Amino acid sequence: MSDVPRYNFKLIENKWQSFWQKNKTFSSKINPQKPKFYCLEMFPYPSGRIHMGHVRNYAIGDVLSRYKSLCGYNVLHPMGWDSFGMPAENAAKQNNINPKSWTEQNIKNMKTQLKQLGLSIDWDREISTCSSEYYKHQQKLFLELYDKGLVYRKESYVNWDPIDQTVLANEQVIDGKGWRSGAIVERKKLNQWFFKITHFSEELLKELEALKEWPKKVKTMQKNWIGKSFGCEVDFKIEGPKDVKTIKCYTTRPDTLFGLSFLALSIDHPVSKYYLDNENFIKFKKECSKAGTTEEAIAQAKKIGFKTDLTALNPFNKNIKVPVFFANFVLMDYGLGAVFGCPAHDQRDFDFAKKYNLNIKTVVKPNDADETYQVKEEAYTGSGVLFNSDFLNGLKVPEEAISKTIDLLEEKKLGTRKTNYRLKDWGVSRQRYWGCPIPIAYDEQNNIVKIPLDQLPVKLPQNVNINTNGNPLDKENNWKNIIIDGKKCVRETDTLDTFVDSSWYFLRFCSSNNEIEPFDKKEINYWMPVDQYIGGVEHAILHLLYSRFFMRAISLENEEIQLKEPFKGLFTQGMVCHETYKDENNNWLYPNEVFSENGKEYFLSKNPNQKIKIGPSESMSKSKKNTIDPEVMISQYGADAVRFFILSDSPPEKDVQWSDEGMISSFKFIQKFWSLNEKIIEITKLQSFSNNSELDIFTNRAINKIDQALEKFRYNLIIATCHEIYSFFNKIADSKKNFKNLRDNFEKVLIIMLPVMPHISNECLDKLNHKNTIKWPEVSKENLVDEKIELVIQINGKKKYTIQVEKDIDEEKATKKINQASLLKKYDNTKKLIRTIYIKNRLINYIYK
RNA sequence: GGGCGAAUGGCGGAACUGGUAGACGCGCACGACUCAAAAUCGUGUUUCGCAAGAAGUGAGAGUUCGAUUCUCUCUUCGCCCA
Repeated sequence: MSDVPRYNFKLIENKWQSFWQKNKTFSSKINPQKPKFYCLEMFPYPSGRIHMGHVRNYAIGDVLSRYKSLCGYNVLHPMGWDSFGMPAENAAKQNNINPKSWTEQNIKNMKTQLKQLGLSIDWDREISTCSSEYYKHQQKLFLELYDKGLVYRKESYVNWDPIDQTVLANEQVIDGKGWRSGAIVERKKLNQWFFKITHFSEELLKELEALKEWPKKVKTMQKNWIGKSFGCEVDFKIEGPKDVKTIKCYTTRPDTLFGLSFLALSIDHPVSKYYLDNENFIKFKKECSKAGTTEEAIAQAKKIGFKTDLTALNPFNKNIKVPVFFANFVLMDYGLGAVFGCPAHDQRDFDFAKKYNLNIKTVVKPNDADETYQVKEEAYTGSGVLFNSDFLNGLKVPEEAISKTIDLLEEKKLGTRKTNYRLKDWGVSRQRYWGCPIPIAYDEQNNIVKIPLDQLPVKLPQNVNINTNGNPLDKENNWKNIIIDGKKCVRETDTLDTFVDSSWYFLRFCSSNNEIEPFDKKEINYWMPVDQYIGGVEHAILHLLYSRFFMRAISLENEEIQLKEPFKGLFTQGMVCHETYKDENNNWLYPNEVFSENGKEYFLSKNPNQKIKIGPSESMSKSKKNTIDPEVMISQYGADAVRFFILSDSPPEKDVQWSDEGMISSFKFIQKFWSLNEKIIEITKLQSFSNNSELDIFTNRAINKIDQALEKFRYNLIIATCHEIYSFFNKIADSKKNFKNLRDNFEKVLIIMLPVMPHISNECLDKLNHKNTIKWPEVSKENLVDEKIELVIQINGKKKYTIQVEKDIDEEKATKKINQASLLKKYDNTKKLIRTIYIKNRLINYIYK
């Protein structure tokens, strides 16, 4: 072994990376002669350094791209940068630098790192969402959607930090407090821009079904998010001193109407206008605003109410009269902003009724309970039978009761059947600097004015003062004040949610260098949809739903583009995990700050006497310092070894555990494989022997295994097969015989290993003087199964013996063989044979009694 | 609380539409090379048992000639939604 030079991965990987770059190996063009394959991994946020999650994501995508390309597909495999967003703004504030230069520097660093991984990316198509070359098209799309009526402005709540005087994103609200100031977050109303995603609620739900290559889990999550519910609107007659005759409520449980105990309205309900001069109501409204805007915050907030002087009549029985409240748990956005309370069968209503001493009437009893059943400690929400409900008594809850009640309500003209969606319109306004400017202005009467197309892009002003409270754009008077058509106007100073940037980038990749149009229709119609989209499951809901919305919005009233689903196949990969370490003061420690001799006890490297606390393995995160730097690993072991390892241990959809031993073993594999290649080269120079059929059989089966693994995304099985390939060919090499078919078979296995370890595979092929174009070898169906089969002999379903038989022999012949070997004597003597089951090429099962 | 999913050696994980459980890797043990160590190579490695053999895929039941695979109940864990 020692006489073989070690594999110099630095040299070789560099060589091939430059070769690919120089030859534009991965540049892609429309080619109608070839089937196309669009492979896309979710583009990264340019934080400055790639992390192991990126390595895994891009390794998976690269293996697939290279495989498809070797199979003869015209592959599109682009990369870009999701480069707007808060981290740049925060970094700028902290280090007093420009977000733009911070972002650009990060992109430069990360691009270098990605290139070191040897990815088969068409870098000519690179895009960056913070570049005006990108966002000018986005502004155009915004106006296009505005013209289609899919964009509108309305007042809506935001999280307001009263100390920093700034709007907070949901993730900046921690335990109801501002992440920076610690102030208790309030709700505040602002005029904001919305995308009318609800226009497509039904489509987005229904057409999930057609996405055959999406994980079921993701489809379920989207389904729940859209949240279609069947219910009805019920009219309640109102009595009282105000000019209110009826209030409409939306409910999914009209069957519990006889358990009615109050009506609850959102503080924004139209009826609230009668109470705006009521001091107590104003106070109450203020109290309600002391909470965040997330559903979770609202669900967890204490339920409070304001009792009005109105009374509602039960539509089924005018003699039942109940109070009307304003309550903080009712949202104007959902349904009608008014609900009826049935405390016995809804926990939230129950809590509210207890607090305000309201009547609790039980109207549903479990199937096994009798008429005396009564709700006491908590609401009963299970199935059962209606009682205490007059003419509804005896109906089965839920199915029968709900639909029968709605029928009755419709019949008596007291309500209407109605489908409702939980999905709300997408608020895209962000009160921040580092985002795409909204191409809108307002004239002196505050009318909306579109920025004319010839004045696009609306560029972000440079050199603004970032260190202010609120949105820096608000203070840029030179930028803000403009003249449109001779009229004085003021620009919109909000910028777009970064989810907008990523909702159409996959379209931009199809023609990223087109300066005039966001995308070239011809290119889109060739490349789209994305055949395989790969990314983290954390984007299962929002990003994917928004992209599906955008595709529909663009296709709406568009003759040239008619595409609804942007992603034909979706794959969600698992996370990369590592143990966590803490010192005696509970400070997190990086893995390279600790060491262990036995793998069980860990000590501090700086101070070997100090023992380390080991925490559970969790997904790698900066805050817990359980990270491994990919760049360090690549420089230590090489890109092929890192790719090999990150794919080896777990199936791609599951979490993978980082292991130093595994990494080293992958490195050793690459080294071993190199020596094997050297050996094979020497052997092929020897005088040749006749064909070795074992070689053909083994190689064919290896190709078959890797094909199967690739089709089913079981990339860990590719790695297992690589190990098998090595040990098989290493044995052949040790025999020092140059079989005539050795070179051909070895070249084939080099090709099937190429997607995982492209540098060494290419180099080995080169050194073997492989002259033909590299093409994926085909599997022959012929020798996938051995000529000789190990037939299993079972007694009463348990394996007892195996015998060798020829492939495909029938039961009679097999039985004859078994009798010859007299294996059954022992059983024949004591028991009676009652049945045999013969499964060809597998087993024979004798049933004795 | 609801929905979805998972559970296989010391560890990560294999097992086609129900048909030889534990592929492949890590770790460990032994051996070779070496003055020695590292590296490398070889052999072994589910458990109990000297062996023949028996048990065995979270627990319990069921369907079946046969169950890691299908059905039901339970336990634990993970993710999503409240």
